[in-house]
Amino acid sequence: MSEHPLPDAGLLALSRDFREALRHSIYLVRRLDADGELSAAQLSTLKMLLDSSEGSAEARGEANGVRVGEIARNLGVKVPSATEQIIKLERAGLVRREADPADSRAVRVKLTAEGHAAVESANTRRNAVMAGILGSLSDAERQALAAAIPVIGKINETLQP
Amino acid sequence: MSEHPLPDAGLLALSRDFREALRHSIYLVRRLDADGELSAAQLSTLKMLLDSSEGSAEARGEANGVRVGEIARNLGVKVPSATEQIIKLERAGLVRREADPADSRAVRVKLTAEGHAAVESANTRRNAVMAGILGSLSDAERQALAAAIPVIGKINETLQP
DNA sequence: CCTAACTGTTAGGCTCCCTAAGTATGAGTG
DNA sequence: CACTCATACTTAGGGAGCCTAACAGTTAGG
Repeated sequence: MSEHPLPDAGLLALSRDFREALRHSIYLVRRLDADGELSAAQLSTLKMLLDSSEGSAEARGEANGVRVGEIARNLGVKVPSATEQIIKLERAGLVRREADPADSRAVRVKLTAEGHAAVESANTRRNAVMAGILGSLSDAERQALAAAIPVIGKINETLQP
Repeated sequence: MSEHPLPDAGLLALSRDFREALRHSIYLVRRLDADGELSAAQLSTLKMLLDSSEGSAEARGEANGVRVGEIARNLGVKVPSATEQIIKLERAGLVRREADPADSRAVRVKLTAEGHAAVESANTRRNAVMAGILGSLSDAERQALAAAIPVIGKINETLQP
């Protein structure tokens, strides 16, 4: 009990409230995704591939693909879990697996055209639902939310080993 | 595409960023819970029972318990899912199920002393982990987070039918 | 070489959630 | 009072997602 610097009451209260908010948000995200044909986990995977292809590939005209281990790390899951999702996405025609020319152990996962379209459309739909919710907030509330998002992002990065 | 009031670009961007933050936060919550003996779903259930017993029961000296349907609604899951969790918790000795004297169809779920202790301890431990993370933020960042928490709470309530 | 390290996949198992169907009780109506 | 309908929960069966352990192939270092 005394190994930590003993956080003060305010910090603990903030921790409690933030945890509570996140706990409920999990159910919110579930509902947001409930309608679409892409599950949350699969959308996350596709989104990650999309983001990575935007960074480097478009400049060079050809996507490299992302390695399975990298996907797993980015998603915060173990490699077998990533493999499972990738196989499902491959069966659905949304991604393609190719051998890495430089390292035959590695696998390069790439979005197909269908995958690209699917992630864009799913994102658009979910964003619209969320926008509907956020639209009912006051300007001040939206501003408070916007100010906190980078902080939440920073917190999330903390647990990324 | 034109059935909604067509939210402006800022609102859509906020929606996107917030969704992204929540998506990652799910993994954060998972890790926060990874160590303890109580799963996130079970802790949520116990927490709900704890909260409800604090409100009314302590004043009257005796807890009423919470009905299964109410637990399900509060947790955002279907009734059978709540039943499942409750049965597990009962087997673990953390809750007790009793017939409602006024309505024999209904079941009243109550925390046992062990359940009370378990939820308190699990919460304390997770809060400490979270406090460790939040402690590394700047004052301004913590303030931004604190300001947004009630807003997130409000958003979560939106999807509570 | 030949062993050690690394990248993925497979196998098996767990939790959590859902829908559909079943049981039992309560409430309204002729 | 009986009949019907609604309500409250449980049971049964199944799917998604994650995990660990064990395996196979590839690469790299001694």
